[in-house]
Amino acid sequence: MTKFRVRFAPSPTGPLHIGGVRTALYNYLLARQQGGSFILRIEDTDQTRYVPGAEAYIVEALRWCGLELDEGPGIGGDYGPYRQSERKDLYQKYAQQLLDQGQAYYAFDSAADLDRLRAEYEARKAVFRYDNSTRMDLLNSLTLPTDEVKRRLEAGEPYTVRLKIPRDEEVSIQDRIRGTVTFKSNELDDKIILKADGLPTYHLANIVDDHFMEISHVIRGEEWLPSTAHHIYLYRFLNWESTMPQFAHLPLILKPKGKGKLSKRDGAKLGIPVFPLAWEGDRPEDSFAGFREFGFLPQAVNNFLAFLGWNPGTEQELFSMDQLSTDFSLERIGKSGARFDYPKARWFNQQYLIATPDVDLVALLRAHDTDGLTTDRSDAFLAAFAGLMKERVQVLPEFWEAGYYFFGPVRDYETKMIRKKWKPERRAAFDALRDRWAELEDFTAAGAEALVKAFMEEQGWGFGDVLPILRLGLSGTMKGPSVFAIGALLGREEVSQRLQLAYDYFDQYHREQASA
RNA sequence: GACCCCGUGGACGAAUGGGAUAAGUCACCGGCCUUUCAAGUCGGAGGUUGCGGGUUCGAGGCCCGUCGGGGUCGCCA
Repeated sequence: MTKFRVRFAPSPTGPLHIGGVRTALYNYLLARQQGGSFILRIEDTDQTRYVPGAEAYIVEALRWCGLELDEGPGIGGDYGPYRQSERKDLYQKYAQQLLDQGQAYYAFDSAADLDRLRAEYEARKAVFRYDNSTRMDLLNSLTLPTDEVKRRLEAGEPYTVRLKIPRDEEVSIQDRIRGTVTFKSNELDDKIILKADGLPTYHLANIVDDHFMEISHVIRGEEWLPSTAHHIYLYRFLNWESTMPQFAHLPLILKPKGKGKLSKRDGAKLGIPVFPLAWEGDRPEDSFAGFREFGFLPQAVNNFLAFLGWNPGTEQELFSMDQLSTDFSLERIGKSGARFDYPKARWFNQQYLIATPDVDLVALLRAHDTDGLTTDRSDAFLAAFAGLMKERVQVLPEFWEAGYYFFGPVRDYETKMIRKKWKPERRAAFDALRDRWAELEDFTAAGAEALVKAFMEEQGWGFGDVLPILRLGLSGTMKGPSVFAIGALLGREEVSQRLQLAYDYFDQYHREQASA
């Protein structure tokens, strides 16, 4: 049995789209499950679209997601080099073999010639295709006399090499997700396999690399399904068909709302992340925040992504990477497009925040602290804060939005609650309670609770008379953790000062209301 | 336009070689808990499986047609 080897083969043309991350994840999961290898191969054969920094971004994104590579650029392995730009000679050799075998031919048509043809066809509402029905009318080694071809080649005229697709055949792809998919060869165009710059196109490079890297399974996006027929021909002509990898074409990820596949524009438009990490483009509109910056945990992103096109067939939804790698299977990947459901992603993240120990949340909080709130706070304080707030937020930045009052004064009070609950004649009693709380020997949540209960009993008041006042006084809002816990974390001095300030404000507010 | 893929409640999706009242999750609504909010828990509303034929004792799973969505048709991947 051949070893299970899969590759993730992105093109370094910009930040990795979240769909690419999912493809990488699926490859990684299967590699781990099968005890195989997960390989990164950089497909940088298009020099015009090369973006500096993109490769580093890809590596960093995979690292953040915890998708550990077994082989790749900068990592090594026995099948390198892992950048296609460093394998140029290999491709030329096999293009030449196909030429020699008569299964490929030289084409001298310029890009401008072809553009013109396409425009002409389009004007007639037709689509031009360089294929077995048109190639005999074009400028190539099939139509030109042999010595003319030779002359052009020797004169160094630019040329491309095209795959000569046979006529009147049928090619079938055995797809692990879609079953048998059949194409008629007459519907296939003569794809360019070697460009005028001497570099291969995806099709050739991909087949040669997958062959020599002994890739056993090609798991990629559905957009590759139509060209897989060409790839079959390439394997066949190169006499590699018997060791050809198995194919699995993944369903696309669809927009959160409306029609079409998820695009990077959706990110900006809807204010949601569509990249794993932030990317700095040349222009502001080319720069994006990623899932990391939006405050997602990588485990949550993986779990969410795993379910975009796959499900275990059980009711379980929360999966660690270990569980995923044992339960994941090609058979359970769906065929229809998966909608990008952002609220669901947030839900996953909340589940992971709750499951993360408070002490482990501390570093994350510090990393997401853009206002310097945590600088002079101890780890213990932040851990306690995290514990109090984590089940009330879904993404990291919401810790600050919902719990800012742990780090500074209350910014505003819910006035309708003041109106409802504050009775100026009780000021003296509340002042007394404040003093007793500040002097409390057992300054804990439990201690405060005991104290307040005793106070209520003395006054003959209920919880509703006291708790809302204290809550409002300490946090300004009716939402949040237990008042006693808030007080315990804030500390004696802060509790005393805040309540003093709040009571004054409540009194003032009451007077304004009365005179208005 | 041609070819290919897909089509189950608002969203994700289970029912994986046709066989019993079409799971579950997210979102929504309500109860409980907390005299807060969330979390948790219990319950509710919401699909007859795009539509029309056909095969079958029986179809969401098969066949045909149709509509809708998507992908591809580059010297991009």
